[in-house]
This record gives sequence, C-alpha cells and structure tokens, in this order.
Amino acid sequence: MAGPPEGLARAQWLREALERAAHEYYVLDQPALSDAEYDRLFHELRALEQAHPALRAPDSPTLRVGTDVGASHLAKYAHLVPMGSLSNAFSDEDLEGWAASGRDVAGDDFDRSGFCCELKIDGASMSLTYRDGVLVTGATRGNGNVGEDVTANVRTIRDIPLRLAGSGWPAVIEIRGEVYMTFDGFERMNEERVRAGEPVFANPRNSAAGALRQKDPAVTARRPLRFFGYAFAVPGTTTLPFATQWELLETLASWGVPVAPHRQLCATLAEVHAWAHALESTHRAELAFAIDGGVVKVNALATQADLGSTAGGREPRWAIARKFAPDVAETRLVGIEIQVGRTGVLTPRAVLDPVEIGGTTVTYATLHNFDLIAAKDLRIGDVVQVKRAGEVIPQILGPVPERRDAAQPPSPFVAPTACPVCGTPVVRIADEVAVRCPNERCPARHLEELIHFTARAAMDIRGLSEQRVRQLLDAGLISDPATLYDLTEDVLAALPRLGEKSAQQLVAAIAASKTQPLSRLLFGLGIPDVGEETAKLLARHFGTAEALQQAAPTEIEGLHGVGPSIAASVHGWFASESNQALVRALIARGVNTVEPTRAEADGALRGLKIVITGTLPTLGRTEAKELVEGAGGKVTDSVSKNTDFLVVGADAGSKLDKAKALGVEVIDEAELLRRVGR
DNA sequence: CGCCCTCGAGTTCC
DNA sequence: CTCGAGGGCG
Repeated sequence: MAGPPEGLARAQWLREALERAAHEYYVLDQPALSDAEYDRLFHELRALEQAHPALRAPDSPTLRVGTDVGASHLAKYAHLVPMGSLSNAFSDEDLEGWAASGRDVAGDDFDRSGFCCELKIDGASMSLTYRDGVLVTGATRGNGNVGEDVTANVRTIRDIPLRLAGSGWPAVIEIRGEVYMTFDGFERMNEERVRAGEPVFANPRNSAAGALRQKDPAVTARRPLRFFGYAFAVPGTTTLPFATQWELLETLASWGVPVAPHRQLCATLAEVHAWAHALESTHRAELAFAIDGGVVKVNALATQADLGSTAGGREPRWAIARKFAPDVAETRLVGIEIQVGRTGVLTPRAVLDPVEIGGTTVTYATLHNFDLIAAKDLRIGDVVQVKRAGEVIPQILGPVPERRDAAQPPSPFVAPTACPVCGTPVVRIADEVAVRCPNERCPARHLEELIHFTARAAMDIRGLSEQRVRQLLDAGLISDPATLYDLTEDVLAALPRLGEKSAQQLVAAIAASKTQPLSRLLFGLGIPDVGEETAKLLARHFGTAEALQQAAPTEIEGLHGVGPSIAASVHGWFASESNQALVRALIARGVNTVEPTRAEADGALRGLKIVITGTLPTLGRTEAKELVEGAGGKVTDSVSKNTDFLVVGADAGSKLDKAKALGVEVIDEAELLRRVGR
C-alpha cells in the first residue's frame, strides 16, 4: 500500500515524527510518545526504507541504530574491563526476590557479610583509567564494551584527581563512577544560557552528559561538573588488600576520589529496606544533586565472586539498583464516576485498579471535565498511565492503546445529559467546559453546600465532618444550614456511632458558631465568586447582612477588588426569594449577621504582604495566618514582586524558587516570630 | 487592550 | 498546588 508518492510522504512524516520524539525525549525530557509507539513508528520507517531504497534519506533516524558510538566526533575507547549494568528493584518485594535467587546460588553466604548500600547518582557513567596513579583516559560507558574518549573534558572536572593520592593502587586501574551536576550548578548554568540566548537543559543528568561530550574542553570547564566513584576494575587477576565493598569505598576515598555520602552497611535486608525508605522520604529532598535510587551490594568480595553474573547479560547477581517507585504507573480504568460539586458542576472522576505511585496507593484520579475524556480517547477498561502531578494529585496521562483488548474493545464514555443524582437535564454554558446541574435543590449540591458552611474558614463547626453531615442529611434531620441550629442532643444521641458526649459537644459547637463574624457567614453561604477575601471585603464595607442585601449593584461594584461580575453575582444571590428566606431563618435562630469593627492593627507587619510555604516547625497554617493578620500583615497565596517576604518551612516547593528568582526576602518561622515580637 | 496580580474552586490521601 | 478568570492599572 506504500506506493512511492504516498510512501515518500509517509517516510518523510515518520522521519520528522521520530526526530521530534527524540528531541522531546532527550532535550526537553517531556516524551510525548510512549516507547512502544516510538518503536512501532521506527519499525515502520525501517521496513519502508528497506522495501524502497529510494526513500532512504541521509538524515534518517534509522541510520543511528547501533552507531551511537561511531557517529560522533569523539574517538572510541575500548574499556579494559567491560562496564556492566544493574538490574532494578522497584519495591521491597523485588529486593526480596533478588535475595532469594542469590541465596539459591550462594546459600547462607549471601547474607553473612551484610549489604553495602550506596546512593545511585543520576548522572553520566564514567570510567577513569589511571596508569601508575596518573589519569590517562576518561571514557563514557557507551555500549559497555566501547565508549567515547572524553579525556580532555574529564580533566576539567575539579574533583577528579589527576594523580591518585595515597598508595597501594594497582599499576593499571579503571575507576568507575558517575559524573553529575548539582541542582545549584544546573540552575546557574541554565540562567547563563538564558542570558546568552541558548536553549536550556531539561535536567542535571542531560546537561552533565551534554557537557561531557563538548568538542571544546574550555566549554566543559565552565560547566559545574562533579564526580563520585563507586567501584574499580583491574585488568587481569590481582589480589586486593581488602575483602569487602565497604573497604573498597574507603580505599577509593583514601586515594582522593570523592565517594557519595549516605552510604551505609546494613546487616540484614530489613535494614536495607529501612535505608531505602529513608532515602526516598528524607535524604532525596535534602541532597544537592539528583539520585534515582540506591544501589545494594553484597558486601564480601569473595561472595560477589561466587555469585558472578547472570548467564546471558552483564548484570551481576551481587548488586541491584533499588529504584524509587516510578512517578508514572500503568493500571486499569475500572470506571468513571460523576461528582456533583457545590456549585452544581459535574466532574468526572476515574476509578482505578489501586496502584502504588510514589509511595501511596492511588484509587481515584480527577478527569477535570468531559472534553478531556474525549480528547484523550479514554475508555472504561483501558489500561491507562497515571502520574502524580505536583507530587500529590494524581493525573491520567492517557490510555495505552497497545494494551486494549481486541476481543472486548472498551466502549467510549458518553458524557451525561442529566444530573446523576437528581436527574435534572444538565446545562452547558457557552464557551465554558463545565457541565452543570441547574437544580438548586439537587441533593448532591445540598450536601456540598452544608459541608462548605461548616468548613474551617467558614463557620468552623468542629465535629461536623463530611461523613457526619451525610449521616444527618440521610436521617432527614437537616436540610439547609439554618436547620443545623435546630438539632438537639436527644435527636443526635439516637443516631448510630454517636454517643451522648459527642452529641453534647456537637450541639455546643453548632451553637458557638452563631457568633462568628459576618465575613465567615458570607463565605459559608457559598455565594458564587465570593471566597474568603471577597467575603471579608463585603462584610467590612457593609457591616450587616441587611445592608448588603439592600445594596444596589453599583454600590457593591464600587469596592476595590469587586467588579461588575462579582457585584452581579452578589446582588443576584440576595434577590432570590429562597436565599432571603435562608437568611431570615438564620437570623431567627440567633445567628450573628454583623461584622465586628476591629481595632486598627498597629502590628509590626502593617501593610506587608506575606506568603507562607512548606510545613512550619511549630505553627499550623491557620495559626501562622492569624499571627500575621493580628500583626497587621496580609497573607497571600502566590509569590509576586509585590510580596514583602516569604516564610519558608520544610518541604518548600515552587514558591521558594519563585521568591529566589524575584529576589523576595526569605525567612523562617523563628524570624517571623521575632518580627511580630514573640 | 494587554499584562500582572489575586482570588476562587476543585482535588487526593492519611 | 494548579488552573482559569476577574479585576486593577498602565
């Protein structure tokens, strides 16, 4: 079917697609094609070129296969001893499996000497050849047998010794290790590249590999490259003056070769698991450079020799890479649920076969809206790729069509035309992706409205969790927020899973909420477009709910920060008869509708805009916010050049980076406390 | 009219 | 945390 004209266009298209994919993969580090898709296109192109030699092009990606060493400006270097690779363990179970097969070969010896655990640096593998203690060659790994000679560039890396220190080194030795770049150096380098108008590197590993292959060593010298050694190889047989991997590392260090920190000798596999978990949860974030896991090695060299390598490959049986759980996992899309939010928006939610991603089990993932399902062509029953975005919230990247069951093709998902809870036909506002249930009495919306009313930033009713609200609603004890105030201890105590004591506390908490300021009440009512800030603004300006209710749209719009859209929303809400009835019912039950006039803050932070990020050592988030506001400051959510300072805690994310980039002052909790005079 | 800052809203897991 | 959109300001 691939006749020449068609075939020519197809071949052209394939070449471009493959080149683009390679660029996305290697340079941008954002692969758009899966490995399987890449392979499929690649094989199609190769078949096409073989069938029609006229279609071959000198720049075809097919010509790169197996020539990744030869096709460069760099000389080849044959390693004196081949560089092996490691098999991977992604979980404790994988590691136990590795140990089990090791015991099959070495018996009790496998565990006898303990395990030497080291960081797995995410950099470029390197072999340094020393003759009589002098560095003569630096070579990349290549295919394991033959790499590229990058000696001139390696000499510019300052922590690689040009001459080994100490004594006892063999006459010829290849020191194996990893060339890497610190996050800091990586960022500095990218900043320089931006200023020079050059494209930036996607991550430290790619930039380290790129820097090593520079034609001009002067360019490499300007790159902040570093080195860690972890092994060495000696051609021929030599008796070493030590018996364990641990001593090997100590020896390397004594020769002046940098060795990675956080190495540990573990007596048992259980200790290895604990070390690996600490690596992922703690050390990984604290290190100045990237790691992609740890390496576990049987400590005794004699046992290593007994274990040898796997029959076919070059993978030693005595060592394994303990990789971090991947951020992306594949699992089956079992179903799509539809959630109805407080504002009536219908949101599809993917139900997944539980899968572990980055240490937690993921069962649900939001799909945001129905267009997205169609755009990604997701079907129930598909195997999908799931990623944890922003470290926390799971995201579906897309289906894996190769794994679709041909015999039972999954059916496309059809967006609902009616609310799944109340059956009201949905509406879709022009130009908006959101689909809404327009029924203001929809039970699903009721539930969400009530939960919002009791929320911490709203009326702050402790003891009314989502589950409890659901229970009360199902029992018919409450309908709208006003009915909460009719609850009595007797009625509550009769409910299952609710004792006398809890009933008492709950009634007290509900009663206590009556005195909350108007701003919290306004926020709790859930007026569209009125969040915490706008509620405060309205409450402070109008003082009472009555005044706000009677206000003309123009008066509301006059407030700084409120435009025509919000004004119309507020006015419209109070114009509704049922909303007016709700406000009357709340007043009748003694709920406060007045904003207390607060004394002018004369605190140390008056007029300052402050952002808080990460986990503070002693203060909770709300406490910190109250502290700042009590001192006259304002806490905002995002860092901008108007931000006066950023209070940073543990595990700070992108805000810290942004503050640094904008030159915003960064302080810690202790400094904040000092500034507010505590 | 376009840019930048803020705010609202939705979201998962333990 | 992130996205999208309202709103202020030049």
